[in-house]
Amino acid sequence: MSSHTALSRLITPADPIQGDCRRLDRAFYDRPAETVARDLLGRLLVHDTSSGPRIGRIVEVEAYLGPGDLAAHTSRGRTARTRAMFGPPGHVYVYLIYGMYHCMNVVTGPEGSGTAVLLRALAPVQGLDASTSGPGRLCRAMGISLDHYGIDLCGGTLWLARDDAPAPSEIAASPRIGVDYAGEWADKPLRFFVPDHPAVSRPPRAKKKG
DNA sequence: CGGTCGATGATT
DNA sequence: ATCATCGACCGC
Repeated sequence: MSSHTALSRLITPADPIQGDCRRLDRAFYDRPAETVARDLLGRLLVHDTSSGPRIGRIVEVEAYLGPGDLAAHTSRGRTARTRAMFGPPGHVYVYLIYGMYHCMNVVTGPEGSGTAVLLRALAPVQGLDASTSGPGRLCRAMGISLDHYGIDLCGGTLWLARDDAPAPSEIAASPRIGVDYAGEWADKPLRFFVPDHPAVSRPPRAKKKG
């Protein structure tokens, strides 16, 4: 029937749309957030929507390292909002920011670790009309909202996949964006991106060091 | 540099 | 239950 059935074949090898394209499994996510973050660059984010498939290639991410990381939402303990981020790996943690934008994270590490990777920018691959640079625009273009809170990326209509494209030849790192309140954690190089890629969101300004 | 509004944590 | 505060952002 719908595109759903056809696109579900992306979970199998030798997909016609993107070559050898396969859904990432639980083990991929069950690793430290920083490791997953780097490994996510170049992977595909796929959303099989009622209006057709939307696919983008990840070019910018940020790692959030759990309750000890003062920039992470889990640093203030378990709340209704952070329940999914404390949950098992391979699930989605979405939150609403500034009352208007959504941000999508993939939960990493063992259950209870409270670690995740924020998806910040995609290179459009298929079905994407609007900008996918920046976490809010990424979710808007991909059709991701709180409806996706807590869903499993290892089954269903939203997932991450590998294909036969080569991994990025180089990975750049910088401090994370918008976490100046996080003390020394604000300076840690936990933002990863493909250098000079046009879809990478440009940091507002280089941070001045005293 | 300010809009915009739900979630949060403190408080009743 | 209610309230004041504050954003893991965006567009000017």
